[in-house]
Amino acid sequence: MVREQTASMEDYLEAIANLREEGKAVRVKQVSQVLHVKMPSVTSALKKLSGEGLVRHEPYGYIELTSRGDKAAKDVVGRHKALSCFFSQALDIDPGTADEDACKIEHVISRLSLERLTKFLQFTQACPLGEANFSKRYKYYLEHGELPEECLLRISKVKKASE
Amino acid sequence: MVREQTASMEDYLEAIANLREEGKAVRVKQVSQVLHVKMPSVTSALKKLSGEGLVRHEPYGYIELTSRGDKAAKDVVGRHKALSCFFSQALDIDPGTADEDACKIEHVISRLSLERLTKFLQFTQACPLGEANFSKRYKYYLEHGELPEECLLRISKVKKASE
DNA sequence: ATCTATTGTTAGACGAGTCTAACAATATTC
DNA sequence: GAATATTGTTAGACTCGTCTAACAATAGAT
Repeated sequence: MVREQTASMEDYLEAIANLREEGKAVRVKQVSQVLHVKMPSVTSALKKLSGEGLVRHEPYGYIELTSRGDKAAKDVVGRHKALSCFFSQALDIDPGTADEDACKIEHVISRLSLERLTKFLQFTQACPLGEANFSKRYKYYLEHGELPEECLLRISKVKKASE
Repeated sequence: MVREQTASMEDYLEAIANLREEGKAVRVKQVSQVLHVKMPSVTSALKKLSGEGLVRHEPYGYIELTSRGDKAAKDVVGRHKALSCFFSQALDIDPGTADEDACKIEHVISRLSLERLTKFLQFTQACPLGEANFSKRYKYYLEHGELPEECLLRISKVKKASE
């Protein structure tokens, strides 16, 4: 799937999908609040997205995604979640920052890198060695700025264990 | 340090610094080629950056960074390198894609996330357990889509070793 | 030294996305 | 159900960064 929307338009699609998901009324006002833009910007974006068949919106009415719009939105949301997860879980970054960064990076990262980030996270969570030890060691390193003792002490034992 | 330049202007600073670094003549033409823009775009950007005291450029002459410009450029270049390293080394992504992604993400990532990414990389490289085993296991997982046997087999032994 | 090729600049158009101001429709309240 | 508040739209200005076209300066070649 080629990226065919600008960062801004992706933001609008994402915001609409998220409001929808949360069961909130999807209206110009809400979208404008979520994205921190003024209402005319939303109207204008909706006009554009309607023209491309991604959004349905009759004047003064609710906002809906078409099936194509929904697909595009899900794609963005998926990227966002993957990134946000990676930052907060793998790198131990606070959810706020993780989310902010995901918001920006989701528009520019390549499919490949995103996939690898995701796999990386899956791996650390699935692999007991990673889960139990790697993350813990990494966090020790973060806090103390140097390797945990076990990292050096255990190397010989682990090597034996794998023989 | 607050991010005070747009993505575009950061790209210009970075390109100038890189050309400089490579010992190439830093001229409008070179910059335009590196950034895949036309020459008038470069002239216009230089005008802006000169106005802000980041660049020195007399018409038809060579382009130089002021000390402030150099500082700003080094900052961007540093972000770029950190990201590119992370993608290629930690996630095993080809250098081309790693570089492309770094080019985009460098403009939007937070200081915190960048620092964590860097620390993460340092950690995997410094920690023999990470270096010797983690990366290898991760790459196995990438190729085969499932955990390497040792990941499951070794867990009991490693647990004993850490006691 | 002149002629030509290359490089660089200026001027101005354009697209994307935002904003403000003014107006219009819908909702709310009394 | 009229007055008011809220929400939404239109029109048009503005910024940013790009482009093309036309012109100007410098460099290179004969």
